[in-house]
Amino acid sequence: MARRPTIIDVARLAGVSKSTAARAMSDSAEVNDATREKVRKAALAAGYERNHLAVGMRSGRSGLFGLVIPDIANPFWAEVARGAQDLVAAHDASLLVFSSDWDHEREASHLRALRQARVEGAIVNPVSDSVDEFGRFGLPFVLIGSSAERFPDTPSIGSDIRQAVRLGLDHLEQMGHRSPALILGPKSRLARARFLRSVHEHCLERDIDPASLSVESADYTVEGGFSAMQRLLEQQRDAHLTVFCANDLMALGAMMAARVAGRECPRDVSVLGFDGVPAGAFSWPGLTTIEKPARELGRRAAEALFDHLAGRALDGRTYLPCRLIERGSLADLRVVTPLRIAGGGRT
Amino acid sequence: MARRPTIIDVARLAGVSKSTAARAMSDSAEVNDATREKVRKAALAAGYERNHLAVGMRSGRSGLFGLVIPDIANPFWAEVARGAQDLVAAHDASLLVFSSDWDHEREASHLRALRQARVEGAIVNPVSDSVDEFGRFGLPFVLIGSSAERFPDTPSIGSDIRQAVRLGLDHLEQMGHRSPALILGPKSRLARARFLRSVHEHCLERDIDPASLSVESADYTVEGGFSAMQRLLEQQRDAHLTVFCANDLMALGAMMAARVAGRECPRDVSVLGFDGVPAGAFSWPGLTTIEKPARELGRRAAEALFDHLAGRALDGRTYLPCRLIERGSLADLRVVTPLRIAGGGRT
DNA sequence: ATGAAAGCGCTAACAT
DNA sequence: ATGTTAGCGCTTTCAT
Repeated sequence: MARRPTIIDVARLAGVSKSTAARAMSDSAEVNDATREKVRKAALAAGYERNHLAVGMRSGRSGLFGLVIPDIANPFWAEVARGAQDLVAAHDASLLVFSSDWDHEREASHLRALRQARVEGAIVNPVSDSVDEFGRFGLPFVLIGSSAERFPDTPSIGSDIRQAVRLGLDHLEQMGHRSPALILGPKSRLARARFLRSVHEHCLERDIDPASLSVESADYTVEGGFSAMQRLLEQQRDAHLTVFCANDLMALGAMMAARVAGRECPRDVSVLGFDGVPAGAFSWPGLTTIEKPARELGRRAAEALFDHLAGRALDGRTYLPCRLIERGSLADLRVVTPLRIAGGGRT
Repeated sequence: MARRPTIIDVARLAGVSKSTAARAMSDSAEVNDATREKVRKAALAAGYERNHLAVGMRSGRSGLFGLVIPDIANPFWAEVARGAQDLVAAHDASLLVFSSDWDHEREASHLRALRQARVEGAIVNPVSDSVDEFGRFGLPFVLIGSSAERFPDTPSIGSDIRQAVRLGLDHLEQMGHRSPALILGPKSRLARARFLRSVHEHCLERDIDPASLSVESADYTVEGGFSAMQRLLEQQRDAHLTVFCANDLMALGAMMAARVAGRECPRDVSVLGFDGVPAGAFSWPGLTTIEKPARELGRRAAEALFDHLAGRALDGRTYLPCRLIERGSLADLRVVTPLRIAGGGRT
């Protein structure tokens, strides 16, 4: 196969110097319109395509960006990746995607790979607790997700958990559910603390003792939600059990546990999710949930990165609002007894 | 911030020449063990990390690979991406991921980006019908998915649709369903023809007239499956309606349509899916389906690419087997009347 | 086994 | 507006 044509071939073909040809190809420079046309034509004829490696080497701009997320196969993160990808592609750049699997070492190794590829910047959902790790990263980066709150000095994008929790609790209250049980993530995750704090705020404003809420912990998986729900069903006091889950997967697991226990949703139990994964639309009943703007999160993170690189001001941490998706997993308890939770069911 | 250390800094620190230092860092070369250690230590002390742009430029090996799929936000393709990613990362390389959205132009533009980034090779699920497009691609590549069959001369990986369809039809037969209705993809897709051909083969072996099967077309979406199912329900002849869908999303849509029409699954209708998307596990009843080995598909495609690059022989087109996942969307009609389809229900 | 020197393809001064 | 020259950081002959 013939050697790839270089800028020199193009220059020769167009009858100009190497630099003129280069200038014509990177349109920004000051070149005569006629010359530019001539060069463009020659480039097309030769089948020339700029070598980004060489460009990056000389100019320091590789046209490469990095994305490190826990798992691209997780629908939420896939959406985030898609958002970032779209914006990066719009800037004629490319995105290197890595999955860390919530693993410290893997994360570190991916960050190293990004540095070696000389990416211009990266978007990272950090696994690490250590600020040092990122201090040493040595590249412009934007954090994404709740754990980014550990790094207050770094630009970051996340969903507004406080607003989301209040949205959920307000809706629950409107439907007549006063003090839902909670299925939360592991104690180690910062997102859990954020979630719980917002619940407490909400309760205190309404003179509900936060300590009266049943709280179960799980690991954000369907199985975890399933067993957490089993525990809640065992210790259940009220006739109708309402559960607010910290993510959709656990909520789906909780619904399955209820069904296995012979309880019907939403007649006997109500479940509210958090995330907005597609699967929630196919469960029966459909999962009412609070949707995080995943794709927008990715978009905005990429945007923030480009802003940062362009030297534009950054507004530190940005929180994106979530929205409620009503499907059918919540009972309407209003008509029965507005304040007291009694035997549920509609009408 | 201080300038990034180069191989020259390391060489100076180790008291050797540039080339010796480079050799020590790219371990393959013949260097004295003691020298290598010395250089390694110096590199660590200096915080040196190889510049892959420079390496790629000089050696022609960029350490970059490309993946072009329809949509990373689609769970199936996300799994494929994950598989490819894992294998590429295991080779100390990085993966550039692009979503084409089944759009010709976008695909072309992404391929151009890959060429400019000087990827060593790419994995592509082609949108294009034209072989030319890829002939001009000018890079080693591996195709993935059914439409790859348009390119018989190119190494490609796909799931074994023939085996999958037979697996499904055999299982259906065992459960007492003799001639299922079909909800297929658009007529333009090669996968549809593949699917249909396998169904015909199966029918002919059993003296069933393929023309007697009801066939509906949809666009692989939930909404498409929903309306296709509505059409089937209208024209329904037998007491129990069995549908084999060409993908899970349409199957999920079909189940919803049945529910809306007041038909219970699996008592009144049976639905068999194809893909193995996570959402199928959460529907009620759970969707019985044929799972494609998505992650393995990605892995194997990447493997094939590396084999190709290493000059190892390629076995042309590879078909990966699918497996049946039994959940609860299929009625057991055996006990009622093994041959004749009558009013369904279990036991 | 190591060093010296050339050069990958491009851009960024510096000339003109 | 265009040409000339140097050099980004590395690998790779070719010496030694």
